[in-house]
Amino acid sequence: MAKSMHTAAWAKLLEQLVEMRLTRGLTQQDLAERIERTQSFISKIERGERRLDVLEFCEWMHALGHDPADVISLLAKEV
Amino acid sequence: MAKSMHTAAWAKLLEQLVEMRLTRGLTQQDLAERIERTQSFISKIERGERRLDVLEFCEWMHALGHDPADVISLLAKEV
DNA sequence: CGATGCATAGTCCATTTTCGACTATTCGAT
DNA sequence: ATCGAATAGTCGAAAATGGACTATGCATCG
Repeated sequence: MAKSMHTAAWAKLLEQLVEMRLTRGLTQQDLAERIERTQSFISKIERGERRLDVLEFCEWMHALGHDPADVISLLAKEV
Repeated sequence: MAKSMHTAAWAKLLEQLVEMRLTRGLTQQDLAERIERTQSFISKIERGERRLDVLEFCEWMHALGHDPADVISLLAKEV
């Protein structure tokens, strides 16, 4: 697990990921299909068992109809 | 290596990382100290041998005096 | 209640990645 | 040619990864 995980910032980020998905009314399976991964993968990311690299994050945001930059600045404010 | 690496988007990102560091007049060693990593680590990231997760990316940008969100939206335009 | 169905969590494990200490290379300056 | 700074690259042990598969949770229905 990366050094940067298990921090307050990550926790916030993960919370956001889940919330955004739910807001869109998507299941992990739905999202998985959109970004061409497995439900297992989504679950692991959302629970912080795996990490997201920058570009995966951007893909993820696009799949949820969000602008990655907006999300980043949003998170930055809270941390 | 991650699926998402070795793509045009990553190449752009990495180019940016290097350019930003040089613009600031920093060596890999300097940056390494700022983010508490080794020079080896910086080198590997910049050459795409390792990937950067979202939060590491943010730290990196802060160490270079940039707003992560700005950089993301900048990159998004080009890809 | 028991059964069925969906959403998510969690296991397993072969494979890939990661990290940093250390070494090699590159290159400009003298 | 030598020195020195900056970066690239090697190595190997340790950790992370991914996806197939299984388990659990939790409604809802007959």
